[in-house]
Amino acid sequence: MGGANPAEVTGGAAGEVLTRDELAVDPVDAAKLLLGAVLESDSPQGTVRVRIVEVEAYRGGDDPASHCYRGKTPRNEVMFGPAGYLYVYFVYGMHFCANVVALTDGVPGAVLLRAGEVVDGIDLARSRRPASRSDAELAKGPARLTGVLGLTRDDNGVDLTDLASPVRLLAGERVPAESVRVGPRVGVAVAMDVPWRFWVDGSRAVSAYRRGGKRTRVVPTL
DNA sequence: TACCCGATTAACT
DNA sequence: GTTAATCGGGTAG
Repeated sequence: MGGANPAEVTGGAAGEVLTRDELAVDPVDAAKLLLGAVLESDSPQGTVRVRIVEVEAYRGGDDPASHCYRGKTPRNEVMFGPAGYLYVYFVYGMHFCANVVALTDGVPGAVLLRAGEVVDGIDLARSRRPASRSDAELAKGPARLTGVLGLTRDDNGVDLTDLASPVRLLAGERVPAESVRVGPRVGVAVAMDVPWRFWVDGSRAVSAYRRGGKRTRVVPTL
C-alpha cells in the first residue's frame, strides 16, 4: 500500500482507489475524472504506475465511433457491464488499447486511456519499451500505455476498483479545470464534431492529433 | 467461409 | 509528409 514514494506522499488521496459509483457516469464526465488518476499494474517483475494525462470518451448506440455502436458482441461485452472494469482490445494486428468502463450495467460506455506519465516502476517501463527515446514517450499513445503497464487481452474484464486486482485505478491528484484541454478524438473518421478527447495542458506525454482514416463507409444517421 | 479494415506505431522519403 | 506491418473481429455472401 502506501510507501515512501514521493509521488504518493504529496497527494493526500493519491493512494485511494476510484469507486464504481464515481465511474458510473456519462463517459464524457468519467473521462475528465480520469485525468490525473493513476493506473497501477502488478507483475512478477514489479509494479508500474502511470498518471493519466490524455483520454477519450466513447459511448454506445449513439456514438458511431464506439465498438458498441452495433450492439453487444463477445469482444465488447465488458463495455456493457458495470463501471470500473478494464476493457482491453487488440487492434492493427499488434497493439492493445485499454479503456475504463463507465455508465451502469447494461448501458455501454467507456473511456480510452490514450497517454500517461510513468510515475513509478520507470526501469520496468523502459525495459518493456526499449525503443522509446525519452521517458515522456514511454506511455505516449494508447498502445504504448498498455505496453509499459504490460496489459494484454488477459487483463480484459479486470475490476479496477478492487485492491486485490493486478491492475487498479487510483484517484491520484485532481487536475485543475483550467489545465484541461478539449478536442476531437484521434484517429476517428466519424463523429469528428464531438470534442470528446481531453488532455492535461503542457504534458509532454500527450500524443499528437491525427485525423481519422478513409470514410468510404457511410454511417447511417440516427 | 471470405474479405475488409481498424480507438496504432515505427520506419521511411 | 507517407506507408508497411500484422491479425482478430465484424459484416457480407
